Amino acid sequence: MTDRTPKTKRRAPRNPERMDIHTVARMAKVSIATVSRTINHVPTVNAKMAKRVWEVIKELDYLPNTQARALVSGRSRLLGLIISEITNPFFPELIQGFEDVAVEFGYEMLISSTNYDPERMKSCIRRMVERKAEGVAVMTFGIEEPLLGQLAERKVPMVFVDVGPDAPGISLLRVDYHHGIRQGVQHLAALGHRDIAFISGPLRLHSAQSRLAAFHRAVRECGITVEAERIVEGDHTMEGGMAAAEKLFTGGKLPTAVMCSNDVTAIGVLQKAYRAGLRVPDDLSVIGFDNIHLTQMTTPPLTTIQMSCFELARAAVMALIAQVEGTPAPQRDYPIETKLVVRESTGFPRGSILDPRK
Amino acid sequence: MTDRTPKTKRRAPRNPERMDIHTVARMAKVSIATVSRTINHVPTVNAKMAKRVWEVIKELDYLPNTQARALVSGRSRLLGLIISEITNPFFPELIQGFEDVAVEFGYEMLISSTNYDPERMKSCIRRMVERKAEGVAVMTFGIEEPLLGQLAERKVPMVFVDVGPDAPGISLLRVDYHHGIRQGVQHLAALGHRDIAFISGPLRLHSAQSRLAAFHRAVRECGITVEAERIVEGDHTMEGGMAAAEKLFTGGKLPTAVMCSNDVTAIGVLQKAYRAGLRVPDDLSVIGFDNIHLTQMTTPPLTTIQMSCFELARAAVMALIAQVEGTPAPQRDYPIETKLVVRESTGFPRGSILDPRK
DNA sequence: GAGTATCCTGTAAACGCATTCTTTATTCTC
DNA sequence: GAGAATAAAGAATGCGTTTACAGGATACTC
Repeated sequence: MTDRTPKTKRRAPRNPERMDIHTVARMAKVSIATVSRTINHVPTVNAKMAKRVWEVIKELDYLPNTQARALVSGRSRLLGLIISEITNPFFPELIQGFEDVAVEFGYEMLISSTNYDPERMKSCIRRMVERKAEGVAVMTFGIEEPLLGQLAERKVPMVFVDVGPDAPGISLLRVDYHHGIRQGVQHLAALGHRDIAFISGPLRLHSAQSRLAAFHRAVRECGITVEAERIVEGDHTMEGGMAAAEKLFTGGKLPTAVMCSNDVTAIGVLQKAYRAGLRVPDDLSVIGFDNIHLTQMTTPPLTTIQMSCFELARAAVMALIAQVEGTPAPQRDYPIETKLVVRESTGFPRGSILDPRK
Repeated sequence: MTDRTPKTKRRAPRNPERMDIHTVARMAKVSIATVSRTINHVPTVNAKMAKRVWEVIKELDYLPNTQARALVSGRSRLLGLIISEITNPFFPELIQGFEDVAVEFGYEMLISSTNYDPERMKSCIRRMVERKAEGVAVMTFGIEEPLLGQLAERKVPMVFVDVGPDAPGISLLRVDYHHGIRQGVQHLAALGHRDIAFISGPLRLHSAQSRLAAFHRAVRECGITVEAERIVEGDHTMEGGMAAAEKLFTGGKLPTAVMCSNDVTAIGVLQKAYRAGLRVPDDLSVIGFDNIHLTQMTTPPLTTIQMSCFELARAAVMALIAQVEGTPAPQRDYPIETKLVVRESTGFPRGSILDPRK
């Protein structure tokens, strides 16, 4: 029998260069278990040892390996955020809020935009699942239920805006569109407007429908009738706002006021009005929706309906964390308020008897 | 001796519910190694087996655990992106480009904003290191060298804009500010402007200094002298633009044109001009920098100097990938071009003999 | 047909950490 | 001071992968 190396030969055991929990343990003259316990603030570790361990950690500038932690603990501390389009200024503000709150609670944010493309949506979801996001906020303002199967199957908690599947682990941010939109319509009505147009978002999006419905209800409450051709479908982009305004401006009589399903659309309307030589608000009043930061800087500054991004983001994170950690008790619905912010894009309708300039 | 359970008692071996590589292996009647090789497209695996494995993977909707992969392979496939302020519209466009290119190359994006706060910057960096980002793009347009020590120590490749430490693994995106800015100044000079103001960015940012220097050089080349009080420091925000415009508008003679260090500043100037009753471009010409999407929608649409976000993002990702994968060979510098885009915010100076309306 | 080279597949060892179980040290009780 | 109770540290295991290595088939050579 020849002298052979054993079959279960070990490889070189461990790279001594590497800085990991073993290094810390060795330098602090404790076991890795103690280091782990120290880092995780397990109370049973002796104060003196903990101090020694922390000193070594600081000296080495040691940071635990997140992946290893996640692997063993089953917790990734990652929260997904899926949005439709990052270049729409509404979303950056939302992201900012989301990141702030997530970090505040010790979570990281994994963000992905779909650009309204179902393929991209699928890829977003796959990546969320792969990275083991513990919860996902789907802030696309639309319904992509069939695509979300992977997340649902794996029982990943989710938050939606307005509507979503009725299943455990799913929360909804319920935006009270009506309150703000009614305030807007009342504001216009009080100024004397009776011919008000509405540029909706893409009607396949549920939230766009909700906003339109809120508008219809609000005008009815104010005793105003709106002709069908005064409702134009936009797509929540500036270009869409311009196209919709184009439709409104050509042919027949101009409306005296336009409400828009979001601020970006309103910016498009402002642009189109500028090009058409219409003065805002003298010839046309414009109201937006969202109250993005930019609305303070348009010409003229935009009257709009505020839906607090920060509140929305905070509610989304809180809902997810509630589902993940179980405390505070998760709720199905999280209400979000809206309210009117009056700036300078609304005024008396042209030729109004109320107009003091008349 | 009592009959005791053995000391090295095993726990319940493995949760049978879980869907992992073992499940796939079992169902495909192969070993986990074969499954792993199949997934990673190792060519030595038999075609028939591979087919069987893929079928099981599809049937189970199995996705490998990224964390485990990262742990063992040492590759996180994560690219960090640090920006200063996500609510500045320049950055979302950058992010979009970054994500697109990163995903195209099979990487994920980890994004974080500093809000110009060194504390937040520190936390950003810590998180990048913890998550083992393989490369980090620092697109804050400033220098935070001391803060980046953790990344440098761990030899994480980095990309900066304009300037950065001269070390291996560090690449620079060299923006040719001068070309675009000279075009802008020449454009103004051709229109007859001789009194041109400049609103810079915060001068602690190197890129802001570069833009200012490019402006100085350009006006000199055009034989225009610029008084010191025509140079105002802004902060790359809309509010900063307004404040700077305020300074320019009060006291003495108005400049006939203003160049801004970025578009957002220019939007603030537009706003201030609107409030001051100045018409753009009749009373004042305004030029921005960046060519963000929004500039098409301002009143009037903004003449600006384009620095392609997408190009910037692409170059950043490519630089990082080159450093990580070694191919194509990493370079120190990646040039970025700028060029003038003429819209409607520039015109003849008030009372110019060139003005045909005169 | 024995010996050898060539393929593939399977086994088992890391990866870095959390956690459970075990062991050791310490304090307390009577 | 012996024994029990308590506290705290260490050893061992597993998390889900990748991958070096071993080893069984199969094909090829002379």
